[in-house]
Amino acid sequence: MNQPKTDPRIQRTRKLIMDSFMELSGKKEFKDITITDIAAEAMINRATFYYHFEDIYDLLEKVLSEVLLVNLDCSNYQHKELNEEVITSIFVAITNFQQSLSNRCHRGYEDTIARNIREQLEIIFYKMLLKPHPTEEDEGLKITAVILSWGIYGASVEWKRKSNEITPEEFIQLALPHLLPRDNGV
Amino acid sequence: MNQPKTDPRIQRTRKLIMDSFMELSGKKEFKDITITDIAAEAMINRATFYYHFEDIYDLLEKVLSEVLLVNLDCSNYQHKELNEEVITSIFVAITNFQQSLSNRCHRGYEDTIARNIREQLEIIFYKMLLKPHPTEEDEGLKITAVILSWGIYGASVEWKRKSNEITPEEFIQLALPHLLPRDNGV
DNA sequence: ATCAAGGTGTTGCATAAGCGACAAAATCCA
DNA sequence: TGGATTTTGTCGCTTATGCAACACCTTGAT
Repeated sequence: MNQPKTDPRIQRTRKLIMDSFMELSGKKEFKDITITDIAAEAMINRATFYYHFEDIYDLLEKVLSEVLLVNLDCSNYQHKELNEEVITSIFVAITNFQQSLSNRCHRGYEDTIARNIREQLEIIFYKMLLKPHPTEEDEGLKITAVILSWGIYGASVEWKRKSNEITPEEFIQLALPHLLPRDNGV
Repeated sequence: MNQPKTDPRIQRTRKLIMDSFMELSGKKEFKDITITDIAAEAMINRATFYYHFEDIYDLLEKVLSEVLLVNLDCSNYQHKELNEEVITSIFVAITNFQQSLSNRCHRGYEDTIARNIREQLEIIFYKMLLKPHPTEEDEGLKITAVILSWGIYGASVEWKRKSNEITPEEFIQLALPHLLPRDNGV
């Protein structure tokens, strides 16, 4: 219910760091962004960065997951289980996300982003697969999440090449009947 | 030369507070702006406000002087003494300042702003009058500063009524020959 | 008149943020 | 290759900020 209320200074500083990172991402490639840069842009001390993040990859991961989660509009998947409607909305979210990011970022960045998006998808799918099976810690569910995450992410890459011919919704729904042939029950 | 380098947290927080105040000024009248409002908007604790400012009038004063100083482009008056060119640039600066502020602020605000602008002008004029007379703490110079500040401020009020007929530069320069009839020396 | 609600300043204590310094690693460049 | 420069993590100590609580004051409704 009420988690212990994170200190407002923490919220503010984390936001400053994340915003600065996204701002810098528009000017430099990822490999050229240093923690010193970020601290200067965010007007915080470099040591403070390490108070909030392990390193720059940790920051990247958290920025991606946070922005992605916002795009996914939590209510859509937190309360439901995995079905056609949810997959469609997730697919639309990540294609939107990638497009908004590719406007904002330089080249050399995409691979890192791609890996992180897929990892986030894997986490999300696993949680949703777990919904109807709350008790069992099935290895099979983990593997399924891996496959789905790779599959959906790959689909988004493929869709980009045809983005002027077809909408994300149409695109993913061409495949859904083949992916989820069974009833929505178990 | 190098003053003791104010803590970056102080700079950041003061900026947050001042920006929030200007932001709120665009939405509410001055009398309706509370310190609680400002703290919320600035995402700082209310107690922190009192760490930086006496009260809301202290804040107003410092916002005005700071913005006004920026408009005056310090180099213009810090190194020179009072002459026609300087008075003209000051006059232009405060008319610009007032116009940009009247766009931003609601009614009921102007009197407070006016009083503060005049007080700032008085300080500035006194400093400049002191330049050629660095030693003497003349009461006469203080009174002169009072008169000039009221005069220049009143001129800016008067100019507003004719702002579509004449530029600030032209307006003030109509009066300058009568104000400063003597040579620019003592 | 009375009460409730909200804003104001202030305080003591807990904690995040700044600073300087440091060694280690990475990067640059001659 | 080597040496210089920059970046990275990390550390103790200081300082600014958050928080809860308080008394006091205004405002407005009953």
